Amino acid sequence: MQAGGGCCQPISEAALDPNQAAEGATVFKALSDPIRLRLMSIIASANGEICVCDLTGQFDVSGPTISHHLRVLREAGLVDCERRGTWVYYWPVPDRLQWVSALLSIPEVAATR
Amino acid sequence: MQAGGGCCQPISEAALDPNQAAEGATVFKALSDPIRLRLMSIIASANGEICVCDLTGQFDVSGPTISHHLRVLREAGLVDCERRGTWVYYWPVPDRLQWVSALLSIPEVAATR
DNA sequence: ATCCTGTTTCGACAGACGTCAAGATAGACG
DNA sequence: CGTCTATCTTGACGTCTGTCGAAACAGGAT
Repeated sequence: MQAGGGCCQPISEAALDPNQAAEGATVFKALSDPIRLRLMSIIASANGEICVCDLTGQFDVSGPTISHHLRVLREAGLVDCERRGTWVYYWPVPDRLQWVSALLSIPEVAATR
Repeated sequence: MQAGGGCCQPISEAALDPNQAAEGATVFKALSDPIRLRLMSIIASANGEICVCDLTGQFDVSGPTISHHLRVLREAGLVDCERRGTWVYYWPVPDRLQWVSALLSIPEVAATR
């Protein structure tokens, strides 16, 4: 998929062009809501995958709202899901997480100069 | 662990509590706009600091809009600034960048399981 | 087939956000 | 002092976003 593709230079090494910035911004936007960030962390720290039914109970908002937030995370490429029988399971997309993390990382050379 | 401070566990290791999620979300929100993310990358990749006058020319929006975006980055703790004579200079706050990056990082143990 | 539970989509509304024009502030230079 | 340039603040406007209730959909159970 690569949208932003595989590896990348951290922003402390090279400025982003408008296209890269737009792509990165959509991912950060997906993480910019407290409920979504918490959803993301619960999914990422789950062992492999987690059922939606185990997510809704942990928040004070309605089911449709959780579903909406999950969709935003999905469209940002941060999670993926599958329906199995009655339940829907979500899991993290490590490549995507790592890509964003790398974007913000500070190489040692830069950190010490 | 302080709000921005120091070290933190990546979300792939432990789910965030609502307070941590709120704090992280504000930083991600600051990075969720293409112009702000590009501003951040220009400032982060500058050698030390950069003058506002060198930023405004690179964008198609008005001066006040750039100023507004810079304020958002500043209030998120991602950059800091100082006026020296006629010009205002901005520089990145590496600790803050590294904190967000660490939040999203995936430890090798987790990446391979 | 009919019901029931879990999940997503739809429609609507309040509040937040990005943008600009116009005015305000800070400092340099006469 | 007054004026000029660079930057920030204010106020207003249209758009986007988070939220909900209601309705639609998927699949298991009866």
